[in-house]
Amino acid sequence: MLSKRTKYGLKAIVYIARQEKQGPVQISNISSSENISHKFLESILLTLKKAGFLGSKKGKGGGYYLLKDASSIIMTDLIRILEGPIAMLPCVSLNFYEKCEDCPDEGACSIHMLMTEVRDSTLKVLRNKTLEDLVLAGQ
Amino acid sequence: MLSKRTKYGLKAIVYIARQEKQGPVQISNISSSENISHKFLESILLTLKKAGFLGSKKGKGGGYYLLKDASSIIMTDLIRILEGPIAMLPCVSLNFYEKCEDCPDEGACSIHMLMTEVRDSTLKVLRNKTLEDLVLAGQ
DNA sequence: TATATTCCCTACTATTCCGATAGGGTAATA
DNA sequence: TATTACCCTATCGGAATAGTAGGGAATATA
Repeated sequence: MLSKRTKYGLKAIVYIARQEKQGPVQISNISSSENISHKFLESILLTLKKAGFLGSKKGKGGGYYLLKDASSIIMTDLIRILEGPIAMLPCVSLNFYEKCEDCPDEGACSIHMLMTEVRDSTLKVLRNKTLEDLVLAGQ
Repeated sequence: MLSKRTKYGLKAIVYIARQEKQGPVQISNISSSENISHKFLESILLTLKKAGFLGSKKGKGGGYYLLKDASSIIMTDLIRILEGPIAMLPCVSLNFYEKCEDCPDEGACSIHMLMTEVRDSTLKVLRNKTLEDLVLAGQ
């Protein structure tokens, strides 16, 4: 299950991508339009900023905007920043790998094999989706 | 991410499926072979019993055994009992659906669409895997 | 320059869930 | 009847979630 943090983050960046032609998008606009707690959203957008997806402008007329083109922002990258691992088990994660303490031989573990398959099918979907796809989808 | 409960449950039932030709399989055997806390495993196996996957026999020589053929136990069913929803968001779950509080129109939500695709690709993998497949895979 | 706006940062908290433990009860078998 | 092994309830520490609080700093406009 994705955390609300991730869900909110995705909704927010889609919102920004849709609105940013009219200049930087303010937290308050996103939070009221998407029904997200203002303060909570603040910390999420900060994460996306530090990760290099968003830029920001302070002061009146400020707000957030995309640093890259929406078509070059891949969903796997967003989810990994917001949520962490995509895999269902740490031992099959590509970017957040952790060895199972209980499992002596990963190569012989049938659960490991199954979850590797699941991971690959998930990645197949998420790698082929960009922010632009989401922007266009919801219209 | 799957909980340890789910991972342990899957490992345990695979173990039982492999060993049960020699009669019921005891918790202690599973817990020592698979490095799972004995008491924790107890409660997991109870769940699988109540769900109708396992039967049990008390007393000396007792233990757990499969109630159905391994080839008729589908991974989606096991995971839904052990973990709950397979989907990444409650609003795209088939068996554990919950409406998003923040989302006015599910049909127009691009996150919803994306996660539906992910769910479907995951189900495609898990629906085609039986316990028997796992038993054979790890040999 | 004053002021309102808006993002930036740190710290704290309430709640829930997870993984595990404790301790006894009950049924079956030898 | 003693032992084995499952059955059931209760509890608990720690981590993670989902926020909340409160002020600080930069910027734009008047």
